[in-house]
Amino acid sequence: MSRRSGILEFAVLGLLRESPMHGYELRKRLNTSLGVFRAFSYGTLYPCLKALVASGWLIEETDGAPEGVPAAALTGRRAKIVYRLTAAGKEHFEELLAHSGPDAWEDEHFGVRFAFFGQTSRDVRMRVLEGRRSRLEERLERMRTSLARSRERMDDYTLELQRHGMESVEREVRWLNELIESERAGRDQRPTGSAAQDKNQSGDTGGLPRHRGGSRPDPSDDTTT
Amino acid sequence: MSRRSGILEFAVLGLLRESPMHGYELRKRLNTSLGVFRAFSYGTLYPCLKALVASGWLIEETDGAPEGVPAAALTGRRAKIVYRLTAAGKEHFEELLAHSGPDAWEDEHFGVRFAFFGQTSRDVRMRVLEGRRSRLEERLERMRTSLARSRERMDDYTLELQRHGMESVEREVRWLNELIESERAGRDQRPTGSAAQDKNQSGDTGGLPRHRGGSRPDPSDDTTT
DNA sequence: TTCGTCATGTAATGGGTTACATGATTAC
DNA sequence: GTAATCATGTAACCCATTACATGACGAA
Repeated sequence: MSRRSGILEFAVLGLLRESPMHGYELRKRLNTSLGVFRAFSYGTLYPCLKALVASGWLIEETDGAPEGVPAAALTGRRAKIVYRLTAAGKEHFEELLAHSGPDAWEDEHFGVRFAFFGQTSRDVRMRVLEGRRSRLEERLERMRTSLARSRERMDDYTLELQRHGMESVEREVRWLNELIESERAGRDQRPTGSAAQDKNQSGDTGGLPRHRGGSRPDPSDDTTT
Repeated sequence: MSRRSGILEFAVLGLLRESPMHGYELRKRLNTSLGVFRAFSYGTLYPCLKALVASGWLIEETDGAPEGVPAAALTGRRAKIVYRLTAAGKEHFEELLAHSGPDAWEDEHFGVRFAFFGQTSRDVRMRVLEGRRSRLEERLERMRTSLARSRERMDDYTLELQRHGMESVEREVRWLNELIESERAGRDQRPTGSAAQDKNQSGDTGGLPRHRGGSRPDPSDDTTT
């Protein structure tokens, strides 16, 4: 029993804060909204949902049935379960959002956490952003010394790989700097276009450049496949 | 039995091509030379080594003992095993390097493969680089359409996350373009400084800028801890 | 009536980590 | 003599995927 996954749990609670959903739809949202960095399959999701129910953070409702009716009540035909966040679940999510976990955890799951920044305070956002930045800077330092130590022994391709890796991390740090700056500047709730070095900057006093290069969205399905 | 890991197997063979090593040293090399992208623990490495021996791609030698003496021969005290690549192993490595695997595999392990580019032909390098580029471009396309479809439903932070993710992939594509260009230009064996937009470019006719910002390397240990 | 997609689940497998157990060798 | 680091290994997890099994429902 219990298939806790940490970040999946977190993301599920976060998505259900907006509105109740089927597991199926939940997975779709998971793989579009957050899916650039992370993807989940049913084999992970469904067991996780059961575990969250067992913890009292979610309740199951049969699709369309009034609240409180257990999923098993619909005998004969297959269950269609809508998951809804409980008050305890909401509380738990907010704790996770604010307290967060050990360094490694925060590091690995930064992307997903960031996606839920809209649901927390500026203080928390600052703490998370600065935490990540300082960890990336440490890592950069380690990479630098390690590279200096073993430079001679490496061939050009290995070296180029290291260089490129470091450059990527450096760029990530710069991105964080911009985000932190924009939080500090007080344009609350919105990471500004300053992060986007784009032709497309017109007013830039709060708000991202919209619809750069994309066609109008159409309301069809969401499967990234 | 058999704990095959694919990429670890590949990397081990590649490192042992240079010279025989202890498992312990192998792991260190694994986590410095290739370690920006990948790290391995003993729990993975040692079983993998045993499997490679079973396949006939490596042989074990007791430290210092003449070739052919099995590790078990040193009774009483603990085995110290040096792994050496066999002819069959060398052959197998070269096959892996050239043929490569399915798309997903190539994608996930590109970094490690790249680190061994020095040991293969320009043809193979080009194929791998172009393969990765086209897969990244497909991914970019998917991200673009998916973003266009669900833009309205996302808050600013999620949006910024997507934008940043896409930008990173775009940058990766540009890097690949530069590498491909430099391969094509024929400066064989060396990815050129053109990939590094750095103040530090002096001669740039083949070769990376050396020792930028690092102190002299000292020959101490390698543990990144 | 059949195809796509909605919808829920499980079993087998994969690929890895952490923590531990054990002991030799080196440097101080 | 004692601390660090070299060196090998294993057992107990963890987190996830793939492939499969099952079935409802709407549209062509």
